Amino acid sequence: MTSIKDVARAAGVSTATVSRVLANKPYVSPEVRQRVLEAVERLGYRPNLVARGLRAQQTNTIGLLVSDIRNPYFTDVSRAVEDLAYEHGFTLFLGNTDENPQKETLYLQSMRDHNVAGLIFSPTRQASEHFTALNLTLPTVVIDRAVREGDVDMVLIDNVEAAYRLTQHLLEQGYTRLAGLFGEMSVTGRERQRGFEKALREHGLAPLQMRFLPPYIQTGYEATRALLQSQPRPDAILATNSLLLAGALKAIREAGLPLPEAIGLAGFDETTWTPLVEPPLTVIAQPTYEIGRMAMRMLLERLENPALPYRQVILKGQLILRRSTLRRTEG
Amino acid sequence: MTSIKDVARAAGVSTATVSRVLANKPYVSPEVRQRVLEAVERLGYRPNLVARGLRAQQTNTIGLLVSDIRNPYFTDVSRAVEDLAYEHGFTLFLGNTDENPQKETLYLQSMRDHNVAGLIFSPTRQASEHFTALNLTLPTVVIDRAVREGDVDMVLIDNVEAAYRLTQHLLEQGYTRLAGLFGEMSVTGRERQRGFEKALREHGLAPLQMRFLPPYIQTGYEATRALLQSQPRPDAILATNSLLLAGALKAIREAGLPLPEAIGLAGFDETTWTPLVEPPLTVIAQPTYEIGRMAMRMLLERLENPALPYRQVILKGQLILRRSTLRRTEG
DNA sequence: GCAACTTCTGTAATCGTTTACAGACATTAT
DNA sequence: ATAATGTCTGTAAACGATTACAGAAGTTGC
Repeated sequence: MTSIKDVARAAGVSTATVSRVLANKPYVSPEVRQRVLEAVERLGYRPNLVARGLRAQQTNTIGLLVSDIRNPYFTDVSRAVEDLAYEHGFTLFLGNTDENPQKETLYLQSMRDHNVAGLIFSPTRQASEHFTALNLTLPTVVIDRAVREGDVDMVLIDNVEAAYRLTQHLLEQGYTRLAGLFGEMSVTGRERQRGFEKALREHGLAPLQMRFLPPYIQTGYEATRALLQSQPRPDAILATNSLLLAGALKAIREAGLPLPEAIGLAGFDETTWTPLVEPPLTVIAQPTYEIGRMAMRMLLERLENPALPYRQVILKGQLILRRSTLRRTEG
Repeated sequence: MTSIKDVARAAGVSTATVSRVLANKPYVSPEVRQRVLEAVERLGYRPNLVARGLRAQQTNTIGLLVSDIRNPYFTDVSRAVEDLAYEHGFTLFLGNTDENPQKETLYLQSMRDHNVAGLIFSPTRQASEHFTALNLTLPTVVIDRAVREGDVDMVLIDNVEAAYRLTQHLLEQGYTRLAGLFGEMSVTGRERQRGFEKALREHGLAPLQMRFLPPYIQTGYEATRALLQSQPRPDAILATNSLLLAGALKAIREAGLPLPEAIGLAGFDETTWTPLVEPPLTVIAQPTYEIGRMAMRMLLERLENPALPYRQVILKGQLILRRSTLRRTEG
């Protein structure tokens, strides 16, 4: 590979001058600048970012750490993050934690070891409850899950409120025996549980069943199968992420129960398929792309200005009513 | 941050010795090794990977360059790649090209500038047709799209054959006025078109319509709407990726045409929703996770042994028959 | 007792950049 | 004429690791 030394030699100047030209620093004569640029062009020189990162003590990379990129929520968020990173000349390191605190720790270390400029991070429940213990010195924006302690920027939706609204809607439709499927290892699951219970309590009801599950279609499927066989059978199911929701739908279909008459189904996250299945599904749509962009924007701002006060941005989920829960009034 | 110098000082040895201990090199006395490890522990020392990367002239990172991570095909592939990378201590750089050759070029440069150890790469049509012009010196595994020229490892499915089988199936079901929706900017689209035409030709038929589209739901939707209004109207549609397929389904639903009687619909890529929509969709399922793992495995092998002969692995897609095309015999 | 070898450790160069510092020269102010 | 200032460029020291080389000390063989 050609290095800055080769360019310097070819242009008959020192490496310092080459560096100055490339960084667009002042105090370089037009003729020399011209000579250097020509040499760069001729040799096809490209600066080594590893060397630059070492000397400058900071890189143009940022880390994105999510639980599973296959969860449509994180797929969309990561795409938004990547877009903005690209626009600003940053490259993205990607890691999946699988809600596994140990894997999470390893990744956090790895990101630090690579000296990433900043981090966008969706912590496991354990990490979000003991956030300061992580000892993150990196500029970090937390997404999807609130952390209690610790100064850190966050982009979230109000999960309690969103789950409350969704549950409220089910109750208004006349469903009374509600079961909830929640993410097992994230605080998000807990918060949605709180909203669920709150709405029920206000109607003088209690949850019929609540299950805390790892976020896979299969687990949602199995849990729902079990629910449908239990007595008394729930007449509505709330699934708090798109994977559990898909599994629940599959189980209900297999059981041959007519939606929304015999059973109602509602969940979190708008995906390609929620409007296309039969019946279309009522969901809380999170503004995923907005969340990703906002997180990245906040990170960029903090990199610019580390003294900024910490900010917590709460975006609003949108309730999309569809046939899977509409047994009363509208078509 | 604490550096190797701090550790050396704390342990009363030279940096060379610390390095030797950490690299598990021979010729270090047990007592010294012990002292060093204690100092490492006590100071919480972690080697700086940027510095190591510079000195060693190679990093433990690999680049993954796909057209759009939101395409479920690439989501799954990337997850598989990441899993294996993680197991082997590699970190992943992620980039989306959006089938844009210019963005692609920038990313390829960026990956090289970061001195990634290797690359897993899904080239645009332009790039796959002039692969040698990219001048890739990195160990590279190409996925999803065959490249003609150039020595490079590849992991693919036989697209011509897969599209042929799918088309064949439609014809056997008695559909005769077939329209095809193909990806516009990838060779994959072209290959699937060839399989489509071949099957039709063998039945003495010609394609009714063929459209080449960017891979978005919206474009699939709009194209299908147009198709449904054209005369003569197609009686079956083949959509060669999951995004176009989703758009097509949406348009057919809106038009109120009964599937599979009035119109048949088949496509590529098994996703969460293809079995859940009404009616469930006939598709060619690509072994996405296998593709990702295989690609990463081949890359790791090449890193181990650069002299390996170049290999082209062709995996087989699986035809999954579902109601969206079954109007003849089965339920 | 001396050569030859093995074991252990440190010195210093190196990877490819950036940048503090200093020096050369030109211009302007006094 | 001298000082002060501004412009341009090069020398060399970093950044934090790895590693070639050399040298010290200990062991073995004759």
